[in-house]
Amino acid sequence: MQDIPGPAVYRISFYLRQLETFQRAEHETISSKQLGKALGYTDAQVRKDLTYFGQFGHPGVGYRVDELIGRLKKILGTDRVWPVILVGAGNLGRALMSYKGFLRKGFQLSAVFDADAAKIGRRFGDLEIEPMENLPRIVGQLQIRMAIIAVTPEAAQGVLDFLIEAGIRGVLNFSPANLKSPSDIFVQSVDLAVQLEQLSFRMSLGDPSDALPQDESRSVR
Amino acid sequence: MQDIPGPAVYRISFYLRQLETFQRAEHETISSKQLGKALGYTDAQVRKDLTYFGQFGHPGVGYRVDELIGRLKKILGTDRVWPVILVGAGNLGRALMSYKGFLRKGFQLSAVFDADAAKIGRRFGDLEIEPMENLPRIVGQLQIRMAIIAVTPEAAQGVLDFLIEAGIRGVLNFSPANLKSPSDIFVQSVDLAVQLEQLSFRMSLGDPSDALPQDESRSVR
DNA sequence: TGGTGTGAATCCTTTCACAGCC
DNA sequence: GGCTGTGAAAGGATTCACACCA
Repeated sequence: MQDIPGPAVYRISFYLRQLETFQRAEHETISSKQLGKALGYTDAQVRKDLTYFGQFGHPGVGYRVDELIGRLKKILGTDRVWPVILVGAGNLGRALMSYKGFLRKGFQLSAVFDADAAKIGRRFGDLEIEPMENLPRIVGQLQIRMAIIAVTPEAAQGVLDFLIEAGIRGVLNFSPANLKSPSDIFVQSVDLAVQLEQLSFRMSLGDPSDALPQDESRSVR
Repeated sequence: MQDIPGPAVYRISFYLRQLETFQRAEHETISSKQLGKALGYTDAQVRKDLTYFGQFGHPGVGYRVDELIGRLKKILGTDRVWPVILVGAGNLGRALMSYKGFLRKGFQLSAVFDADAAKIGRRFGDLEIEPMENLPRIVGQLQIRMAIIAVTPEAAQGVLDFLIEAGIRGVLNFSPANLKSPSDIFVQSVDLAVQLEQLSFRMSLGDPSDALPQDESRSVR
């Protein structure tokens, strides 16, 4: 078990999400064809992806929804709760703090840090913003391994280094910077501008004139 | 010109970002090797990616930074400003509203909508939240083609359909839902939970016991 | 009949290696 | 010598097609 395509791991998350939808609709079993169709994949893709991790299906029947959900959570490591810290309590950080979907998915926001003295002690929900100095102690005491970075791109690399030093091993990074880290540290980055650029690229292919108000009348009422 | 690998288009965004960094550092030219190294790609990868779109380099010299930035922006369609609307003024939506990086990257937030009557008229920066009824008119008048969705997963599909009906052709979706749309509509999705799951997966591979506070003493001071 | 699991075939992406240019 | 652009080779991922099972 060690050459699973990256895209396959990524799709596992989507299978899980879709299975939970089927579960709420009280489906007992589901075929690779149904699951694939709901997500826009082929049935072969679904089966192949799943068999990278084991044999979960029942020939002639399909996959039992509850069972497969349990297996996928175990694979993704979300069958338990991961404590997570957030660094950076700016706009985005504060939005993340109040994001409710966290816990349901197996992640628990355990502490929030910011370098700005003016923000320290401010309270959001049941957490209050801590100064960076407290970070190593808290990470150590709560044995936290996962962090979310939502700071300026200039500060991001320094924060990452500091986090690693404190014992963090996986990071979800929201700042638009190319972060460097040792290979045993996992960094997953989300860059809003990159996402918008991808959209813009695809939209420009079809009709480059769509970008700015041109003529082309359409339902102005 | 029409079979460019998806991953290559994605990397173009990163080349652009890195080039802008080199530009700020006043580099005149840059080789595929330098650019690749800064981002963790091979030099061959960089050259191949770029040649999908044309010939931008100068043998023996490299790429002229200013020139290449201009070309890549044109390719991505961000050499002009795209007006964008936001639907959903919850926590995440409000964070996006105040995100300053937008305009610099070629995107301008032009209007914000929410279905919740209590939020209508509330003001953030220079925009105020509009009711959904106004959406088709505003999209039509300003000829807007791009939207960001930050609503609940339950509402997302309905909002998407409504947006398409109003003339939107590209959507950046932040709600955790598998949205269906015609093939000429571009939907780019970002799901926070999926990102965290990918991290959790990779971290679980190495050492499954890292998830919850176990023994393993580390720098608790 | 309806379904999984899987080797083989296909398709797509990345890397190699080198001709040609400054 | 240093660098790009690119066909050819290698490496990965997806799809096909079928054996096998309920």
